[in-house]
Amino acid sequence: MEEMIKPALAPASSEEEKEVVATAATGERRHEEATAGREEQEEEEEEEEAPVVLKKGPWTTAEDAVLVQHVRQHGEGNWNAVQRMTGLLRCGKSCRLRWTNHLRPNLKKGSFSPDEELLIAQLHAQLGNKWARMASHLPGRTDNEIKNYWNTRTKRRQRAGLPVYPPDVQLHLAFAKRCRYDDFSSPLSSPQQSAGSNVLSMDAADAAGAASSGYTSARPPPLDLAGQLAMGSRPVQLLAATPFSAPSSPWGKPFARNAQFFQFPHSSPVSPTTPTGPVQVHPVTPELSLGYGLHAGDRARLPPVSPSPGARAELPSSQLRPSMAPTTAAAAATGGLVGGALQDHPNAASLEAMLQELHDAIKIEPPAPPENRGTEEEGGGGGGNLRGFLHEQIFDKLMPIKSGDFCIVGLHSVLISLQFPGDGKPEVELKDDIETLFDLIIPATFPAAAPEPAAAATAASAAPNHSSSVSQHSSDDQDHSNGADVVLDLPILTGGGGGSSEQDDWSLDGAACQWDNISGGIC
DNA sequence: AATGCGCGCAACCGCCTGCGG
DNA sequence: TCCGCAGGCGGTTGCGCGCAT
Repeated sequence: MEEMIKPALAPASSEEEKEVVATAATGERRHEEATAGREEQEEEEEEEEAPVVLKKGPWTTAEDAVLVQHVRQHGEGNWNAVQRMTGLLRCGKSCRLRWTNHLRPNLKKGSFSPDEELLIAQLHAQLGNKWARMASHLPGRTDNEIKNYWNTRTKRRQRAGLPVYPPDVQLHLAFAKRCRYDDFSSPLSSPQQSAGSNVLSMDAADAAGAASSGYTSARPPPLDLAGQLAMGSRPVQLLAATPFSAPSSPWGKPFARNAQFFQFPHSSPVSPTTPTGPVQVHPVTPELSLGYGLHAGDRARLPPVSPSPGARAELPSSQLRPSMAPTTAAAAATGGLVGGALQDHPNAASLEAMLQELHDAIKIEPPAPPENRGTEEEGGGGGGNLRGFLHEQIFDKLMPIKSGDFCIVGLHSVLISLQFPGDGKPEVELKDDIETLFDLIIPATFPAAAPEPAAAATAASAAPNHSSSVSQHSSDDQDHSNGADVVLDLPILTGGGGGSSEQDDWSLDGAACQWDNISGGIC
């Protein structure tokens, strides 16, 4: 048997091709001819009894021609009949695969465009290894092509220690994973909310697929980025239109700007001390730097977003939750109070970049507890673990309330007010007026002139309510030795000259911070 | 020039699903 | 309801090519 197959695997000679063509040409006449005579009939019986050895391996041009001719005459489908009708020594599966992957018209050949690559990443983040569904969003591309591309690319990036997804896609994943839509039943997330907005709704197939994957009607649909790409009637606004995904900016680029204020792995060392106050910045140790501001203890309940090396790269769609469009969700979360404020805001596009920074901001380690502060090390919350506490407050508390809109969460996290009362456990004050938040955030985080960290600290102490850096100020009856009222802001967003060479990719140097130049943004 | 290695790609394999008898 | 078949899908394999040594 093996000997019978092996010759077929060899590249077909011209004689072989002739044979295939001849066989195909006479294939449909075979049955009639077989009844011509007794001897021929016996031969035919022997032929029927003998198992047909189907050919494997690469297709020849002659075989292709036979298959194309057959499809032209009979259309697609009924692939098992191809072998019977044409005499082509290929199984139906092989014929179907050959046709769909190589022979059918309108196939797009060549490497993927940057837009397609980004779309694949985003689709994979949404769908997991649903190659066929992904292919349906990429006209002219086959599932096999996408699968091959993704697997090789993933392998390469994992080997290089780079994240599989672009940062903004990672962000969508990280936040979407934390959305507990099951607890969220606001009618504001109905599909009608998306009508007329920038968000394109899912097509019916995806909607059905999403439903079967665990999405409910109350959940916001995934963004139909593919639809935008396929439409072509207007500029595609992809999430990664931010500088993160610029060709010159590899996806895995650390958020270098933070190195001015915080010490991160792979970033140039900076002073681990903050301008003032008990909230000091500690180096993020590798085991704590899980990539998304998670405490190590969160690993159990929050699966990693990026596949770890050696692990299967698949992110089953059932594990993912779609992200709500920030602008739409922002309005929805406030019951329409905001109206178009968010999406119409001139700086709305830069919120994506803000969120990148927020991730790292949450990585801040709390100061060493003077007494019992920080006694709870696991669980990502409760005690003095600032990062874990923030995580719990933001992701477990805010997200369900605010319909999982990470933009809102991001904004909240900016203005979370931490207090350390006498028992050393932080209390949190959350600002939930989105409209006010937005009005506060934009001017606060995009200053015309970016202060230096030290200067920012000074300014912060002068304006404690919504300072532009990490600051400390005491309350009237507070014991300073045990706690402090800390307003966490985003010093990373106050810009300022850095000097790190890594900033060159998407530097915010300069007073204008180039925010206006950031395109794309929020879907 | 020979060899090894990695990568991209095409094709196959096994499983699952839908459908009709 | 069961069974067989066809088609679809995702995972895996193997080949050919280019490049580095």
